Amino acid sequence: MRKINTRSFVRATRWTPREINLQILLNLVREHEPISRAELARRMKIGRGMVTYLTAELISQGALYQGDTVDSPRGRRPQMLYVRTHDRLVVAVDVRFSSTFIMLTDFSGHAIALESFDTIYDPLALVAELKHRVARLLASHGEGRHCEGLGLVVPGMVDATTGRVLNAPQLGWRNVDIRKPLEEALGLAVQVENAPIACALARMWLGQPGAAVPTDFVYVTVSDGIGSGVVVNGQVVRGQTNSAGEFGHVPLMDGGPLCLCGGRGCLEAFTSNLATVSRYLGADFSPDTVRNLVHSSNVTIADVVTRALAREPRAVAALEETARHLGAGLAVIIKTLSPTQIVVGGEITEAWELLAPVIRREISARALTDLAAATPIVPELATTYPRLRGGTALIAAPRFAAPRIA
Amino acid sequence: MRKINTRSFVRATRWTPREINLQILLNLVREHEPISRAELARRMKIGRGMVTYLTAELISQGALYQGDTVDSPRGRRPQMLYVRTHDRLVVAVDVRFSSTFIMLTDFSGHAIALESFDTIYDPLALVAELKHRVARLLASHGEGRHCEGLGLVVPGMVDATTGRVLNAPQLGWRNVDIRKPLEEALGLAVQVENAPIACALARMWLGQPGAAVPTDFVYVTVSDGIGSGVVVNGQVVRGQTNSAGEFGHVPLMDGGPLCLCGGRGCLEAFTSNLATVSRYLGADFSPDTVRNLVHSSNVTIADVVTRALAREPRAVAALEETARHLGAGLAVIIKTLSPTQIVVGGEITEAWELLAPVIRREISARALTDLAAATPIVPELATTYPRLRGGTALIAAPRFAAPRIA
DNA sequence: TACGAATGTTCGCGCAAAGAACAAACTCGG
DNA sequence: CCGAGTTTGTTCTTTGCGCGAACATTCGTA
Repeated sequence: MRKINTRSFVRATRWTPREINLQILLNLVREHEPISRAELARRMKIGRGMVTYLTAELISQGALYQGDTVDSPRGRRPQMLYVRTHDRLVVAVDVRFSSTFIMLTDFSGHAIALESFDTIYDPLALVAELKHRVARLLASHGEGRHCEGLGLVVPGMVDATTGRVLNAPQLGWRNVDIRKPLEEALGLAVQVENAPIACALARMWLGQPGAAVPTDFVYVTVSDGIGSGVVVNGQVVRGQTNSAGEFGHVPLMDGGPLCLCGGRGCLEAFTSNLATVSRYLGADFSPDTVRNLVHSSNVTIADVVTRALAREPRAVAALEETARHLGAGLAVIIKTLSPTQIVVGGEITEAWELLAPVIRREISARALTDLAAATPIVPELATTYPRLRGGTALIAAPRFAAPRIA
Repeated sequence: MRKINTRSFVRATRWTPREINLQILLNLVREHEPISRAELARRMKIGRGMVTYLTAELISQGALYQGDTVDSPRGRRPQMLYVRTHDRLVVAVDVRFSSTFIMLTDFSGHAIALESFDTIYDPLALVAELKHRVARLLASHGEGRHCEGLGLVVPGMVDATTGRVLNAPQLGWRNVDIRKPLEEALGLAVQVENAPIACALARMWLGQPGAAVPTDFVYVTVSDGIGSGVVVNGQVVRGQTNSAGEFGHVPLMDGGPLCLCGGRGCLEAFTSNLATVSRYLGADFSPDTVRNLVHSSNVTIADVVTRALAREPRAVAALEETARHLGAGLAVIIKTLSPTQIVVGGEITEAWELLAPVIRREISARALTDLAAATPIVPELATTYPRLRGGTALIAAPRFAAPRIA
C-alpha cells in the first residue's frame, strides 16, 4: 500500500500499459532465459499474439535477441529469446583510497578487462586519466560493441540524482560534481554511487539467474569504515540527506573508544579494519594515533587475516573480537529492519570460517525471536569485485527497473 | 528505481491507465478540495474532457460528490468536487491492556461517537462484545450511513496480510486469528494492525489537508514498551517477520538494566513508562520487581507527568532522564534511516516542553551532520487519539492508495 | 500422407486516451 | 440590454493498444 505523492506523480497515458508489460516481459526473459514466446504468454497470462508484438518491440530496441529454435517433444519448435548482454558494454570504476580500478564488463557483469592505477585525488585530473584509459580499453577490448555507460563507485556519500559526491573523506572530496565533467569528457552516460549501495544494487540486479533475489536486505561493508546499503521493498533507502544506513556509528556502549565521528563506542571503532589491525598490534583504538601506528607497523588487514587463517593466536583473537562486535552491530540491523538476509563484504570475509560462528553466537544471544536469530548472514568475498559489479549495476539496472507510475 | 518481482507481479491491462488516473485524481481532490474539474485538468495535464469522464466514474462509485458552483472572477463558474467522507463510516477499535476503546468516525477520521470497556482477553468473547457494541453504535449514531469497515489496533506484532495477531504479550495473545471471526460476526471488512504502525498510517493518510505529508518518517510510541512504525518511500516497513522497527530493544550501553526481552541496556529499559515511573519512585529498573512496585505504589505515568509540569523536582528529574535516553535512541533512528521527521507519541508527550530541549541536545551531540541534527522531532498528544485515528486509516487508506502495478 | 499438437503471426473488435469542437455560464464594456 | 471575451464543462472523433479468435507454420506420429 503506497501513498501517491500529489506533488510529484506520473500520470498514466495510453502507452503506460505497454511500457509496464514490456518491462515485465524483459525481466521474465532475464530470469528465465532461454525462454519461448509461448512460455512467456503463459507466465504473463496474455495471448501469444501480444507477446509477439511486445518482443518485436524489445528486439528492435536491442534489448532482446532471438536465438535458435529448440527441440520440443511435439508441435512446432519454439524460438528462444535472450537478453542482449554480450555486445553491450559497461565501464565500471571503483575509486578507492590507494588505487582506482577500471573494469570493462558486458551488460550482465561479466568481466572483459581489468586495470588499475594509483588514485588521483584531483577530480579533473582523474577525469582526464579516466578518459584516456576508457578510450584505450574500448579500443583494445571493445571490438566495436556499444558502450552503454560508466558506473563510478565512490567511498562516500553521494546524491544519486545529481551525481554529486557530497562527502568522501578518504578522497578529500566535498561537494564535487564528478558526473558532468566525466559525461562531457567521455560522451557516455555516467552514474555515481556510494560503494555499499552500489554493492547492494549489484546483489539485487546482477545476482545469479534463478537464485531467489532478495528485495529486503542489507549490505554491510567492513573496510576502513563500516558502510551499508539498505534495500526495502526492492528500493534503496537513502533517507532525507543521503545519509541513511550509517550503522557504523550506532553506539554499542556508552564510553568505549573514541570514533572518527567524534562519538564513543561506535560499531566502527570496534570493527573497522583499522580497529582490527590496531587490536592485533595490541594498541587501543584512538583515531589520532592509530593511523600512524598502523601505517608505520606496515601490517595490513590482509596480513592479519592471513595469519589468523594460519591460526596465529593473536590474529585469531583480534578477528574474533571484531566478529563479536560485528555480531552486536548486525543484531541492531536485524532488530530495526528485520531483513531477509545481511550480506557482509570486506577483506575480513576471507576469514569467514573464523568469524561466522562468533557472529552467529552474538546474534542469537541478542535476537528477539528465533526467526530473527536465524537471519542468514552471507559473506561476499572481495575476489568477486563486488564494487565493480556495483558499477555495472548502476548502468544496467535502470534498463530493467519498473517504470515509475503514479 | 524498483526491481520487478517476477514471481509476483501485476501485469498492466487495458484498464490500468484508467485505474491509475482515477486514483491520482481522487488523491488530488483529497488534498485540494474543493477543486474544480478545470483545475484538476491543469494539475494532471490532461484535457477537461478526460476529467469529466473520470470524475463521472468516481461520483458513480460514491468516492466523490459534486458541491455547489462557486464564484469566479470571470467566465463560467466552476463546480466544486469533494471527497465523500461524511456519510461513510468506519469503526476504529483500540485494544489496550486495561481498556478497549471503540470510536465511530467518518471517512476522514472525524469522531462521531466514542465508548470504552474493560478489555476482554478471550478473543471470541471480545468479538461477541464488539459485535454487540458496534451494532448499537451504528444504530444510535449511524443514521443509515454505510459503514465501510472496522480497523482493529493491537499492542503487538501482526501479520497484516492475514490479520493474524502473532504476539501481543499485553493481551496474552499468540497466533490469534481475530480478523476472520470479527468479519463473520459483524459482516464488515476488518483490518488488524500493530499500534505504532497504525499511528504512522494515520499520520500519513489522515494528516491535515494542505500540510506537507511525509513519506519517510518514523512514529515512535512510548508507553509500557517502545514501539515504532517505519515508513520509507511512502510504504510501511514490515521486514521479514513483521518485526521491523524494534528500536525499543536497541542497546544503548553494555550492561545496564535488564530488559523484559532478556537483553541489557535496551532503550526500552530506560524510557518505557514503567522505567520512568520506577525511576520517579527511586527504584532501579528490573522487570521482576518493577511491575509490582509500580502497581502497589499506585503512581501512574500520568501522575509523574502532572507533577513534573507542576515542577516537582523528582518528577522533572525522572522525565529528563527519560528524555536523555530517548534522545540517544532517536539518534540511532536518525543515523540508520535518516527520516524527514520523527513523531513521538505516548503519555509523556504531555510534558513535551520539558522533554524537547533535552532530546534535542542529546540528538545534536550524537548526529553526524548538522542536517541530521536538525531532524524535526514532533510530539503527538494522546488527546488526539492517535491509535483510533490509526484504526480509521486502516480502512480508509486502501481506497486512496496507489494501485499495485508491475 | 493425414492428423494432432504446439508455436508463432495476423486480423478485427472494443475500449480508453487525446484533443478538437461545442455548449454553457459568467463578466464587462459600450 | 446586448455582444465580445473568458472560463468551465460536455460531446464527439480520432487513434492506438489490449485482447481474443482465426490462421499459418512446423514438428511428431499413426
